[in-house]
Amino acid sequence: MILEKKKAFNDFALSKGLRSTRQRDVILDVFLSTHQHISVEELYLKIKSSNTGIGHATVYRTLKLFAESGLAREILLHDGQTRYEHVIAGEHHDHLVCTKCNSIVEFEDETIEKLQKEIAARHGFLIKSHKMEIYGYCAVCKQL
Amino acid sequence: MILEKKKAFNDFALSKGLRSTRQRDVILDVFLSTHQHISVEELYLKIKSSNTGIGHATVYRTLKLFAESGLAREILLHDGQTRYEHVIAGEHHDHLVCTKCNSIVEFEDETIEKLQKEIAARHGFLIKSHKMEIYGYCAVCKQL
DNA sequence: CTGTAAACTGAAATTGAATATCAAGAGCAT
DNA sequence: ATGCTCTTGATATTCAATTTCAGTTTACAG
Repeated sequence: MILEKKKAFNDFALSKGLRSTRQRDVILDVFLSTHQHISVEELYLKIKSSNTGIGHATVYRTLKLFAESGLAREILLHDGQTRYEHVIAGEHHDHLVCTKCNSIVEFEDETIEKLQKEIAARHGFLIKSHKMEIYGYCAVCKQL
Repeated sequence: MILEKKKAFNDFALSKGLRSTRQRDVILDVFLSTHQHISVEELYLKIKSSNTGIGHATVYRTLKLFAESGLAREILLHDGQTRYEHVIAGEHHDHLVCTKCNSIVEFEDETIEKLQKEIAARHGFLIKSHKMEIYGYCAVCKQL
């Protein structure tokens, strides 16, 4: 699974004439080892802590590449930090975002997906992707 | 309709102990006169062009107030500019966004709303708002 | 193996949106 | 009007993200 993703990114790199570098390997490894929704800063700190001496700009640049390659997806919350999540082929999940603690719970709902298709069909619309985010307070924060 | 919105904002202001000022009136007028998804900068320029001498900071502050009052909603696209859209009372619409011509069709679906509530309940989550965007090609563009 | 052209990196500078500061000004109750 | 508090706006500041650019590394042809 991780190997597949590495291969997928290598293929992308090849097709774009990009070169294979130590930095990209490290960043890809760290990204793949993380869980959902990591911010660039978090990833940068994770990498920094392993003393690989990779710069800020490179992390930003490389994550943009991951997004472009289809490996990752940019997500924008309302805290001014861009986050990246893993794109899992053939799977789509949506988000419950807590606006107090910024935690994110993922969910998937077949029926909603089906309704989306119906709505799109009704408008002659061809779906490429979609995004659904529910904002509010998570189970913990709503009690505070 | 516009008058109702003004009244709604005044009520909100009153309940929060906010004062009625020339600047807020102007910004509200301009905001209400715009169509969907205006960025703060665009709104600021619109206001500036009418020589009312309202500052940058005030526009930002006031739009945040509008959002807080329920009059407007913050939306984040991927261009680093925060935009605001109109919130229409008792209506929630989602978006079909055409990635070719950038047209936006709005829709509403009761069943999806209901499913969202169920999912939230299942996670002990308290919904404050939500956002759903379906990306793809509109009826016109998909034929090109 | 080289040599070389092009891509890559990273420290530092820069950009740009958004917010904070704070003195001057304005709304509002009495 | 008086006084209290909210509001404003020029400016400074913050902070994520991008650009710059000189030095480095990669890929590849010869």
